[in-house]
Amino acid sequence: MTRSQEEQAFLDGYDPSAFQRPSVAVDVVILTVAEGQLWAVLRPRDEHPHRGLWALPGGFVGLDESLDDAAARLLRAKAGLEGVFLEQLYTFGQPDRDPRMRIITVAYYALVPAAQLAGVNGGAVLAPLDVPWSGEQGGPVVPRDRSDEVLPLAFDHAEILGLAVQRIRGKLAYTGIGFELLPPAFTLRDLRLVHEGILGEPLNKDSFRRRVLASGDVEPTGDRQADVGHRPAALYRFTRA
Amino acid sequence: MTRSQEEQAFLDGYDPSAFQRPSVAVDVVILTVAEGQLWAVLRPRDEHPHRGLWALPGGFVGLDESLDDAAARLLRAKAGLEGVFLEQLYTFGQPDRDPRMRIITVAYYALVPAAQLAGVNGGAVLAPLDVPWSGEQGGPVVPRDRSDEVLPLAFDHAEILGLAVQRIRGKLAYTGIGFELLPPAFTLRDLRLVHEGILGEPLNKDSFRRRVLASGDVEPTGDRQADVGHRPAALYRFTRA
DNA sequence: CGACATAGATGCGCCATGCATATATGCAAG
DNA sequence: CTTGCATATATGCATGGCGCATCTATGTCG
Repeated sequence: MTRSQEEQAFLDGYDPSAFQRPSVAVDVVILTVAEGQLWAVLRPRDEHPHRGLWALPGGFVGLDESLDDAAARLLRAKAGLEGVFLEQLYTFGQPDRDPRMRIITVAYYALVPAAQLAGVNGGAVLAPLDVPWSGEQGGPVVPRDRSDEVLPLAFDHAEILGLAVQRIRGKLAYTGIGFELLPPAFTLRDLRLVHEGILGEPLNKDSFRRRVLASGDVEPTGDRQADVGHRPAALYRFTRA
Repeated sequence: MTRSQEEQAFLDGYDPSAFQRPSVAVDVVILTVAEGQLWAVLRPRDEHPHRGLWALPGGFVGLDESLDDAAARLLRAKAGLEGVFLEQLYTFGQPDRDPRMRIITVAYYALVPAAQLAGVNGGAVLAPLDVPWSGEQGGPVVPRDRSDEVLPLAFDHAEILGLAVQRIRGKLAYTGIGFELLPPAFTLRDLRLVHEGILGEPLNKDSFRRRVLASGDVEPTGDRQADVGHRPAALYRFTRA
């Protein structure tokens, strides 16, 4: 695109400090499925505000990085994750959502196979999610600890978690996001358990099998399970098309 | 929520000007369906940058208003619209998307019955959209004028338009957004033409009729069309449930 | 060898949809 | 008044996806 001399002169004289501005942050909902349910990565807040409560990994957006880059950077810095599914979710901008000042946060969600989250540390925990609604109704979602106690969340992070669950439930049927939560080779049972964990309800085993095989989304690797106490299932891979 | 004295002291001493910040704007994609296709409201840019190109109605977010409020304010100020469907679309934050400075824009989309957009003025135009892809594939979308010439768009607004079209195509099947583009009373034919205009492809007339009537989303008003040169169709209203 | 657990295949019935056909109802031309 | 036209509205049939039940296959373990 060629730019006129006049437009260039305008840009040279532009004063970017003329207006007050909000801060812009990125928060990342890191999700996985294990034991038939959804889990999310949370970090304890060790500073004010909301010290002692739990929060999504997040941070401010650098002036020279895109929002996607900021989310990927935080995912790496706060959870050691790289190369995983990462997509923008929604932008939260209520003026009073942070007591310090006006902070607009662009929420992202990441989908990670459970095996890759085995070693979350640095104070972060993997907490099972309690989704108190069915289907795509929506609403806040709260995490619990091992003894089923609610982990209180900072800011509006329960709404963000809820929207993330609503979004992946909706996209599950017509996209390949289910495969983002599985290793490269998986059984049709693994895939079904991931879907059931996301949807929060059981699926018909045979219909699921037929539908997946007919979709063309998977192809057999040729291998089978090993070391299981029953007939080993065939392994499949996702055919990205 | 009760806040500790210590936390309050922290907040009192917090300096919100410690970091550099991007500017945050809101752009609104105002869509309607008429003559079997999608149309969008565009305004000519009469200032730099991109003077002479066409842009979505937009503006900066005030420090004390929510993002939703900012979008509603701009919708009223730039197009005179109130009480219409308005929903957040996506947030665009490439560092170089505006040559002046770092501007992150939260895009919204509004759906308006064609009759309410008859009097768009103040320089704004209603332009038919050329969607060069089918289904929910996605990609840029460009507007044209009456003589089918492409209206060149400023910034990344062709991507924003494209994402808006992709979004409403996706939500058409499982939400009531189709009704947002119709007056309170409409025929099943009107509804089908709206769906066809959004999807960019013809639909089976009888299946559509059966599906809509079975969905419970509409109920007859009891009235019929008047002044048409053929058998008048029954009028229906949307039953918000 | 036989029990057990899960994988995987097959058949049946239901229901949504595409498609074709038949009938109904308003207006306009003659 | 009659006829044609355009669209609305109803009905029947074939197809395909899915829930569900049943049957068979194949690994481990005692």
